[in-house]
Amino acid sequence: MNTIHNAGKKAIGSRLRLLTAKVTENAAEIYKLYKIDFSPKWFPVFFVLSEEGKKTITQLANEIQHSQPSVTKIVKELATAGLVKLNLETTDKRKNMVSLTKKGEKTAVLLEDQYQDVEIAIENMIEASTHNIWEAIKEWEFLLEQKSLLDRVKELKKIRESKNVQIVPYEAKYKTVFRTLNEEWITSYFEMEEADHKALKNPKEYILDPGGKIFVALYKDEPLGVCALLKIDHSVYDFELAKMAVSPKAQGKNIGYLLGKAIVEAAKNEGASKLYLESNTILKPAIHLYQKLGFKKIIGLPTPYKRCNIQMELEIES
Amino acid sequence: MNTIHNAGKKAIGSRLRLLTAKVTENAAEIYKLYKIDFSPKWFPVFFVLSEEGKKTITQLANEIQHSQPSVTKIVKELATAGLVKLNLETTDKRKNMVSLTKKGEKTAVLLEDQYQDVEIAIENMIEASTHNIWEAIKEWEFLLEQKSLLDRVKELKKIRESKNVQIVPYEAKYKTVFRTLNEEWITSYFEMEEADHKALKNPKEYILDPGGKIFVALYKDEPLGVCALLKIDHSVYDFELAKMAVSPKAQGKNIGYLLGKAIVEAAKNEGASKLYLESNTILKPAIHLYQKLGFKKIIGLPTPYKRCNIQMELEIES
DNA sequence: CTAAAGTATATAACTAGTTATGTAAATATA
DNA sequence: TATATTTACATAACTAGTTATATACTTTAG
Repeated sequence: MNTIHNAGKKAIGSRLRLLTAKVTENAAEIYKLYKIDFSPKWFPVFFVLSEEGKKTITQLANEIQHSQPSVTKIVKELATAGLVKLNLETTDKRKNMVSLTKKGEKTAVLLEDQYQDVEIAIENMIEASTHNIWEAIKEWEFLLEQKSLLDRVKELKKIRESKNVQIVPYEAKYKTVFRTLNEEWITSYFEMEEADHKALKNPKEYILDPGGKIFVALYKDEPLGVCALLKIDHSVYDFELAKMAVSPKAQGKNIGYLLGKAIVEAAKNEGASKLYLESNTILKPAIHLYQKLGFKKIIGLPTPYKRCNIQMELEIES
Repeated sequence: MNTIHNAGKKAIGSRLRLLTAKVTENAAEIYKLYKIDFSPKWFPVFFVLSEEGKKTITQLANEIQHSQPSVTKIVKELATAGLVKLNLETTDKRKNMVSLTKKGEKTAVLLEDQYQDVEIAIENMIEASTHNIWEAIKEWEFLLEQKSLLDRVKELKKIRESKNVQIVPYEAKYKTVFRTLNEEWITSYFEMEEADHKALKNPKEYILDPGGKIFVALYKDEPLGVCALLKIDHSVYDFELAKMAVSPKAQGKNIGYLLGKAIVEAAKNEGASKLYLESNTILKPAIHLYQKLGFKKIIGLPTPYKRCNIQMELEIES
């Protein structure tokens, strides 16, 4: 019978929906009990108007956190029931100012007894429970305001998937992957340049032998990301981060960050105090990643790459 | 901005609705994040099927506490998406047996990571709060199962309204009320009889002077209910409860019960050990009230009233 | 064995919300 | 001051559920 009750907390959405439905259903009955011709869905709009006098449609929508069309509909129904009057004089003719009618105000008074009884009934239920649902709802509203459930799940996804990512040093068998992953992104945004061809065709000769490193990211044992640390001949920088490439199908798995971390660590082990890189501002996720790794923008160094329009450096703490 | 947040606990329905909407909205985004073509509303049905194999439409509806047409729709969508197969052979041709397809089972496996991340995200939120919403929801489900919110409110309404009801002894100024309230209900179900006319026209002579009592129920100072204690000449009974009448507009305010209690109390003060009454079984609320007061059905005493088809007595504890 | 009652499901119509869109009025900008 | 942009709202179309109802099949009772 109760498989769904064993579905665990991931089913909290379904559980909330069912509870909400039950409470709303009861609310409708309660209005009937008090012989007041009133629909539960009118409550938020009606309550705000009775507390605060007149309001425009949009103000009401913001206050009760419904969509504007929803409020438009509710106000229409309330007007038909004779509880509110609308189109009150405003200087701004777009606005539809709404307030309670005499009948509306009378209804508000009639509702007071009911409100009181319902309030007490709910308080009694809360008192009868060990976990306070009212406070819990308020806390969740706050927590979701701070960070959505989506963002929370995103973070956990990243952490979990990082565990499936292994950063390993370059081996000859990764030569093709190193070239194709880089070619993929370069050709989709720019054109391959002479320097690219050289380095990608002969990584050993152009990167490793001069004292550089290459790392490969394995996701569930499949090579889906690469990045190089180049030994460069420069007055300020000894090393450059370059040839970072992550397969589109592995996006969002934190692979770029893990590769970057590995490169920085390698540079540190080589005794570097600064790390240099070149990129292009249209590659927004990449720039964001570099910033996350601690790189800061610098200006005006010569570069062999046409596509480079931004240069960054990272001060390595030793 | 937040009038509605000051509306108090009576707005718990609205708050729950908003929270549910927010969570569901996030759920849809989360499925996208995991690149699984899946709608949140499919979850309960899909989950049950993946846990329990094959089920009929109705079995699914019961398990997930949706209506049967809702499940029919969801199953159709799942079938279109290729995740379930239906109309599996059963001996009973009315039944539509549903189970996951191979693709469905693969999807179930794919969903496992997501489920795990969501589960942890929610657990983290619960841990970050002082009031456990998950346990609170379960408690409310249980409490509402025990007694609906409607019933809880009903009880409180009765208690509150009892406080507005005052039971006072008969005075000459209540003569008209005593007659009209009784005439009202008698004529709407039966016909006035000779004994009625006498007692209602001359309550002093026919009821009070022989040693009886009349009580009047005032609701907010308005006389809306009456009841008489008749002194009778009988081998077993000395007193009879009679001429109980409550205005229809005062129904549900516990007035009948309060009048009855007052009459029983008066009989007790007069030293009565038993109290008698006559009624008719078509007056269901009245019979129910008498039972609530402790009266039990007895048989076969003579009566001057045609409309009497049931007789009851109450043993008064001294 | 047949008629009546009950069950399982599909379908239609409704409900309480949503997003998308068009229009008129107001405000900002060149 | 004319034009572009923004705002307020109504309306239409959609969504995820509901209740009501029709129909085919099964079970029960006579």
